[in-house]
Amino acid sequence: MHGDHPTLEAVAAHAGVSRATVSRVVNGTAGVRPELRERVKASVAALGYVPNIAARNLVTRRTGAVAVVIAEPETRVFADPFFARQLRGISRTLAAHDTQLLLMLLEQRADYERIGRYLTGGHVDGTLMFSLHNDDPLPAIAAASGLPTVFGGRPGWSGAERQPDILYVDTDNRDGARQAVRHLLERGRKRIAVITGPLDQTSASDRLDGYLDALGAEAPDPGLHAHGDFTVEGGAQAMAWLLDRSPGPAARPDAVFAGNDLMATGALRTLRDRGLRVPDDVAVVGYDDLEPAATWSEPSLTTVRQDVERMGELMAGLLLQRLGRGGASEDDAPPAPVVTPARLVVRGSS
Amino acid sequence: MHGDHPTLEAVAAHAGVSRATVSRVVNGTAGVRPELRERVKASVAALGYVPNIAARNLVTRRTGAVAVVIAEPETRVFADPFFARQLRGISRTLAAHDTQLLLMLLEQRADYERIGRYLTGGHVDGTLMFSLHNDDPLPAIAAASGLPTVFGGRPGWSGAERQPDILYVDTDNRDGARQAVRHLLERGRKRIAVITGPLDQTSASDRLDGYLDALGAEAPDPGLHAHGDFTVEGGAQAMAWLLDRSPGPAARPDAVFAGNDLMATGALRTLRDRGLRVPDDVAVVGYDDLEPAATWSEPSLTTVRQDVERMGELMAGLLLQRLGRGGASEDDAPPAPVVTPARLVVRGSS
DNA sequence: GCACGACATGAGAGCGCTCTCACCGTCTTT
DNA sequence: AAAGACGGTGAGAGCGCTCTCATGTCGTGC
Repeated sequence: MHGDHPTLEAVAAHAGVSRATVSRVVNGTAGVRPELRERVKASVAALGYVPNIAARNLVTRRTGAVAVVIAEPETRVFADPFFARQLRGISRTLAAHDTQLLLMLLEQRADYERIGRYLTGGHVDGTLMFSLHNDDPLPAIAAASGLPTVFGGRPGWSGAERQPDILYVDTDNRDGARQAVRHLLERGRKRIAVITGPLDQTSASDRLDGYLDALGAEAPDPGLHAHGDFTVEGGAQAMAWLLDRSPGPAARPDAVFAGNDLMATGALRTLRDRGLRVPDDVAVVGYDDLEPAATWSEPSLTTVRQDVERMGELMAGLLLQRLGRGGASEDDAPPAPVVTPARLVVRGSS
Repeated sequence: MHGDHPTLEAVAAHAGVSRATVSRVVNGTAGVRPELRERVKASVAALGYVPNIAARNLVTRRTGAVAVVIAEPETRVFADPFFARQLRGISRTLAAHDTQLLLMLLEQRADYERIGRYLTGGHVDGTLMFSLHNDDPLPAIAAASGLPTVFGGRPGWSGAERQPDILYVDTDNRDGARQAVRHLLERGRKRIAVITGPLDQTSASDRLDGYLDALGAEAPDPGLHAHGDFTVEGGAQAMAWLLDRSPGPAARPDAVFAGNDLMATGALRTLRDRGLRVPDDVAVVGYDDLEPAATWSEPSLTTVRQDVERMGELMAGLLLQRLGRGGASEDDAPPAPVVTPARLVVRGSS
């Protein structure tokens, strides 16, 4: 298939040293005379030697690979470059530490079982998981595998319970929502509605909490509280529901905070269909700063941005740290969950 | 790290047979008495045995893994779920054949070198590559690695030249473009402009060719031929250029075929800014059927759809076939490039 | 009834690497 | 000047698996 692969042995012979010495040089272990080290390096280059990872893994019991598990990719991966960006951050960080990225996309129930077996089989050193729902079996699978795991987004409590030292990277959804709603208050909006995502996802419930935080003591009118499902269509319907519930213009919400940009896009559509002007009649704020939704829309969307790529980097970093390959800060504080800041981006819709 | 991993040896002892027999059972090799086979299987289950792939790979010289290499992901991966969908198709097919998916995203020049070394190192059995530009070094790297490779999209000739039996999966861009432009002709449009993508990508040049095909003998006015870069901004500028070049309403194009939906979105924006109505004044057709661009836009976009997920499946299938793990059609025709059909989707913009 | 082939099983070598441990030469210490 | 300490190097034992080959055990044909 592929050409001749020189072995350690061959390099050793070429350099006139032992296998052990070549191994030390290749792995950067200290304790080889500089002179010898150079000679070995020259031989490695001359022969085009590349270590056989299978052999290495066999003895070290490490694979140098981590699995990235993404559950139910149909849900978000499509209209949303979220995972793609996160993957970029992850890929970059892992590559910098010579760690391979094994991608596993779970689509069906049967896939979960496969993954469980795979992880337990010790084919990877750790996992990065994106589990979207609170009742997702992924945290349990991760726990059962015994592999160090970092989650993208704070997992629901059912998983957290079993794994007290659970590691995750999340964005500060609550604060982001707070910023969004405060912004609407500052703009003088009085009746601020919310369109939530599925509340069995922490991102959705945290954003709702932030909305409630900002509104403070004033118990919000339940008529201003609509449920969506993080899709455009769901946002459109939720907006329609909100408008239908208000008898007259006075009761109508003068602002809407949507749990994500997709739903905000749907809300914009409904408002346009009903002949309402944005932001004059109703201000709209989204969440995610999803390029297609936020900047291509008319008007462009005020929304909350999170540094998704950075979150990917942090996830990988956290995992590498736990694997003991964390770079400089080896003996620093033990790895802990990270929450990254969110930032309001004001555009035309508010 | 993870619990006890029973070895083949342990299973053999438990079942009272030799290592070789257990190996045969585990790998489904013929020639074991059914009775023994069952006994071994029971022991495997009882001990929770999972083969150590490192050890297996070491002797078989196969890794059971395939690298998916995506070059310059910043370009498209962001606003475009293209790769995410293709990955889904790939992942599904590979999983069905117990093959792992190693994802490598290339961002910098240095990454290419890293990948080259990695592939040459024999860490994977084959590669799936997405190389976007004709002068991309990826085909050369693939050739140098000697690994079976399947490309996503037809690579430019410079790579194809060196590898005569090159394998790829592409969509029929030329025919898709032909359909789009014929549709505009059928709608009675007379001055049909084109906004091309970067012509060093076969997808862009093929689409231009399709446009020219449909227009036939009538040499198109060079003033109707604008260059874009597959981005929204580029499309907006190209549209502006087209409008600026036409002295009066009579000379103005009455239709635009954009090389992708992103550019079509940009074109829509420019038309709106100039006070032109779509499709009344100018009809617009895009390409890709990118959900955010095509269905969320106002008006929704007539565009050309390709089954991206299916393309991913086909790519993986082709590679597995070449690796001799192709399922049923082992001894059928040798694997060959596949071109999948494109289909016009008519919506509001034309 | 005996040679032979077909089939099932086990013994054992070895894949390429890491890592422990023994060795050796050089330097310090008493 | 002898004894120890120490850093550099090599020898060799495996890691868990597959696969070839030898061995054993039948069934078949003459």
